[in-house]
Amino acid sequence: MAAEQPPNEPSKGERTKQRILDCALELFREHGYDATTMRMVADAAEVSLGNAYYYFASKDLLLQAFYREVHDAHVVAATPRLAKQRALRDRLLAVMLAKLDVIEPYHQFSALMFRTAADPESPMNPFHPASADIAKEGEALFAEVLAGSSTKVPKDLAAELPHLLWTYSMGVVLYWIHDRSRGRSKTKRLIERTVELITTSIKLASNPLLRPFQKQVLQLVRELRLDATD
Amino acid sequence: MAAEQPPNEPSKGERTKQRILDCALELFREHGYDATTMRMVADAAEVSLGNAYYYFASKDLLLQAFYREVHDAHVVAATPRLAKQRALRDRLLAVMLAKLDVIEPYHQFSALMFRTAADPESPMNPFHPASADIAKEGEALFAEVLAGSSTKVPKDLAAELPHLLWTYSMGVVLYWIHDRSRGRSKTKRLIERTVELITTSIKLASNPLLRPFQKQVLQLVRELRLDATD
DNA sequence: CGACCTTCTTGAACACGTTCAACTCATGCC
DNA sequence: GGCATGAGTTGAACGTGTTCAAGAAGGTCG
Repeated sequence: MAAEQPPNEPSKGERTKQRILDCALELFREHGYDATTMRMVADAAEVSLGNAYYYFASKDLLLQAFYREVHDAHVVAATPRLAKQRALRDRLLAVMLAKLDVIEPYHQFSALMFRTAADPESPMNPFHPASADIAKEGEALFAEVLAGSSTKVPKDLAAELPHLLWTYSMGVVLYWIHDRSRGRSKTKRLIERTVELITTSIKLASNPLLRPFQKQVLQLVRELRLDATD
Repeated sequence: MAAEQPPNEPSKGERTKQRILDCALELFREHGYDATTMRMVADAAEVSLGNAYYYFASKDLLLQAFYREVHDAHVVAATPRLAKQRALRDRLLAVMLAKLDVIEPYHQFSALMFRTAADPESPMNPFHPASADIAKEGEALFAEVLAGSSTKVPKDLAAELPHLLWTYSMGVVLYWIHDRSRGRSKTKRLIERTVELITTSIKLASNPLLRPFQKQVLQLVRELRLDATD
């Protein structure tokens, strides 16, 4: 038997890691985060407890992998919907509702996931360096929302908007976590109203009369922005 | 010896409970929440581990007790400052800056406290029934801010404002948790600017021309409000 | 006094996340 | 083949939050 592998065939270690991750995500979906123990994950993946820790140094890191899966699914769900819309309002709405659809199956368990997100020291915190790449990709999605839209946006505002919109989406998720209404109708309404508000504000920002005011607000936004640089 | 006690003298059990709480809060301040173990608390209070759990069914409940202590300290700090101000803007600013002062010593460790706050199932979540009374008292403080102010506020808006302002203060705390700037200057600036914005908006709300718009916004706020009733 | 109940207290035990020294196994080199 | 290296794997062990059956302490009634 040739033990040789084509270079893009996953190695044994990579396959084990993927197996552990797949089992973990399924258990998370089924039982929630807290109720899923590392021993259950290890058993399901047919590896020892220590081996699970060889690939994922903590339970949190399994969560972070889930975070990425959700983001990727969001991009997949949003892309075809974006293709159908040109108006900024419709594009933003499409992306936000796509997010809602993607995360809905995880509502019960995402709560536990985002719990850690409020801790600045936790790698799960979206402002933490460990999540920086997912955050960057999140902003990129909103940059795409802007780029493909027919609405003209002043340059200085356009520079801040992806980050602002991404932060806004985090806020919506925070609301969604606490939303117990049927069909998550409250979050849907929140999105509809705030998208309207945001696009109206952006349009107003192009008004020359409001330019000085807009510059002032933008300056404040830049100053208050929290990231690695403080 | 008369074993009789004056009716308002704390019983033995109450004294033990208080001792456990005091030791816990000191250890929290000194080492942070996660680094403080229930065994350390029990040792410091000179009780057994099981006994600590007899009085506080979970570590979270010790945190909740801390939550209350912070709130009480906030009221104490805010009251004299409120007495000096009549303008709504100044009163709101005073209360928010008082909050900032009160929580500053716990910045390192409050993060861990508020981490749980994002979990809807946790009693630490400010929207959870278990924290309902502290939340109510928080709203009461902002009601006091309004009541003592010289600014006239339309009745329907006044009914919602305490809750809105309390929610706003929660948001500020969330920002503060992540604020690593020296002297927490960014949060201070955030407060100054947003207080200005809020009071301006409230004043605008009295303008008859904006009444229909304000009614609409208020209706939305009422609908989107998340609490026990959903 | 003795029986009884409530309040209080204990320490062992459990399951958890996490660590680690030791082991197996595949691979490459001589 | 022999052997060295490093990736992959193991299970015991640690400290944690939490539970619980059992008992001690203290008061009350007959």
